[in-house]
Amino acid sequence: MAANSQFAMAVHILTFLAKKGDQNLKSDMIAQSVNTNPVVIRRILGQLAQADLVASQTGASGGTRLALPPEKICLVEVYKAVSCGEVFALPIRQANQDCPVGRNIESVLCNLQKAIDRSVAEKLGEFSLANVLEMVDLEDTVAP
Amino acid sequence: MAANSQFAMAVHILTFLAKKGDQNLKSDMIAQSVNTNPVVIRRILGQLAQADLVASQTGASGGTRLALPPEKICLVEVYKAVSCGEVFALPIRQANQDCPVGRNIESVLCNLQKAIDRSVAEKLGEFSLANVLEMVDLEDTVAP
DNA sequence: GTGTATTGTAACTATACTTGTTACAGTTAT
DNA sequence: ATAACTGTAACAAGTATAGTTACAATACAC
Repeated sequence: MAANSQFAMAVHILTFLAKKGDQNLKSDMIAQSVNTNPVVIRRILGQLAQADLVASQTGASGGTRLALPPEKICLVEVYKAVSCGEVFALPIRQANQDCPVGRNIESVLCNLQKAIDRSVAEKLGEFSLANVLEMVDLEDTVAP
Repeated sequence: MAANSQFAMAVHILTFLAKKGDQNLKSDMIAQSVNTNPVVIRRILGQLAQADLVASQTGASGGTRLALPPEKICLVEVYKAVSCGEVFALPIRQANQDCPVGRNIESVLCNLQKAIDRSVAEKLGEFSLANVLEMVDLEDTVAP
């Protein structure tokens, strides 16, 4: 399938919201920065709103803003908000339960999966949205 | 898409090979343990062979065996052998280059992606195939 | 040498997920 | 009232995976 880029888009969206500060931004404006359709943006904003990372307002002069200051928004939360969150998948079909390997490999793989997911979460935990904003601004000053 | 389970299948396959020791195993037998088609197994074995983790022989009484002892096979190598290897994808469409955020977010996300991938690789580096085999055997002894 | 078993690989199908798009009901400022 | 938004459903298009069939190439066994 097309690879899932929702986390990347979510970070882009949040960075954009952080940069523009305390105003209701329209999905249309955000879509222009991300270069996609406003509905795609609103879908991701919906997930971020459920995680209480952003707040939206309907109606005229509505829009979306951050629900927390950028320092308080951690990339783990963003990742959890948009992703199903497994680095590798387990096979759909059940392995052969009459085989000593097939019978037991699944739980071992499942534990391994959890260990990997934890280490991804830990690494993402090191970054806040404020950090991302800093990095973006830095890129802009040193750009070619 | 169907989520990519090649890494999980690869670990299963290698564990099976390790368990059966120094003999040429047919893709047919392995397929029975994994509960899939032999061609699916051969496709994965092909990738593992390219990474020099297994060795195959064509012809009658051919098959596949480990190219290294289980202690020397690390799960990072397996992951690299079968996976394209990114935890999250970057958007396909290029962001708006006229926007300060769109112009710079891509390289920031790309660096973040690399950091995450490194931490996954580090965690996988902690496990060898021998470890997996131990865990599978342990599961079998304490099974309900 | 002939026959048989097995890998390697191409080609195709079915399925499923993601993105993009249109459409529209519901909501709120002015 | 009107206009400008969000939220969301529905659908199309693109693409990746897994499964399957088929077959050429290869190597052992006799």
